[in-house]
Amino acid sequence: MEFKEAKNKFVQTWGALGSQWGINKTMAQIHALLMVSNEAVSMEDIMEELQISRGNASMNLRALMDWGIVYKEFKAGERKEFFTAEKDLDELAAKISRERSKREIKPALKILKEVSTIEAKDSAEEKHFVDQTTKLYDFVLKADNMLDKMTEFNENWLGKLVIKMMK
Amino acid sequence: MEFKEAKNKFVQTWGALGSQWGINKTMAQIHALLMVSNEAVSMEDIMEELQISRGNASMNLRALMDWGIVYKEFKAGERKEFFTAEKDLDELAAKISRERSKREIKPALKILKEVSTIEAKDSAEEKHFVDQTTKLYDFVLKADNMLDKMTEFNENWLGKLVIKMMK
DNA sequence: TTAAACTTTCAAAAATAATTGAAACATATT
DNA sequence: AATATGTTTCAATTATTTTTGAAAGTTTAA
Repeated sequence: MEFKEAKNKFVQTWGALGSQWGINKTMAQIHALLMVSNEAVSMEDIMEELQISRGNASMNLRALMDWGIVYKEFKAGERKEFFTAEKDLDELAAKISRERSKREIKPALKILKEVSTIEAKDSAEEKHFVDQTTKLYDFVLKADNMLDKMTEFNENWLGKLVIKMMK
Repeated sequence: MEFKEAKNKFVQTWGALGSQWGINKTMAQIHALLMVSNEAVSMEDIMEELQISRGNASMNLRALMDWGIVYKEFKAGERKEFFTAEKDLDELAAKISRERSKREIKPALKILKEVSTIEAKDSAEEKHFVDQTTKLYDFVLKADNMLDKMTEFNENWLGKLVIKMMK
């Protein structure tokens, strides 16, 4: 397999994977493209490589920057903007998990809390509902915290190691 | 908030959360409904509660059973089929993560392996591509294995505890 | 074997999500 | 101030995904 083919295959695969996890295909493709580019890429080039419109590129680049995983870059003497992706994978994972937690998990937890704290009266049906949603709340909270801890750990272990070695 | 309202809110929320993670809304809603039901529910009742067609109910129930998180149940003296959801949350998480790994992560890993093993020639661009996709392969593999270990641990810790106590 | 009760399938329709493209907006250059 | 270069926005279009509903299929019972 030659380079161009491999690159294309990677971009397509990353796009498909994104779709399956609720991220729009183009957004994932742009991200893929930037991840494997050794230098910043202009909007023109992104449009060209992925065969997408200016509007599409613009909106998805904005979204990626909102997620904090793509950055704008300015080149000396150039008017136009260039884009790079976060290439450190621990950092990437940390940012994605933080955003998804903030945007999706936390709001869901809030609702779970609400519905699990109705007064159960006496029917077995209602008791089961309260019991199950309470368990779910605890479980999701636990999982969410665990992700947090893991990313925290990943972000710090090198720093910690350095400090340790300096002692 | 009264029971019916809480139940509806929970089903809607779970459905929305599913959508955001690439699971179709109805599938997530059916699952939600079954999770908080203290007894097996018939297709009729699911259709009624979620206001969906028979075909929709049938297809999504099949999908949920394929994921291994919903079971068919037969009641003595009844012709029709009833459905229940896996209610143990550790087990639920284990099954979901196993399926997503099998269906999505493993195939993606295969492609990552392929594209990361092209011969890099000498251009910096190609070298970066190979380097980055190799890192990504390692990272995804590590994450996938970690999930495996975690679910394995969760499934066994009680068993292990019991064995430990018996010694 | 026929009918009744129930489920599955799948082409067509509907709903939802993504994409385009051109006008409006910004900013730098002459 | 006018023009050139580049970006954003968003209503309209297009593509994708989901849902419907009716016909075909299956199983049980009379």
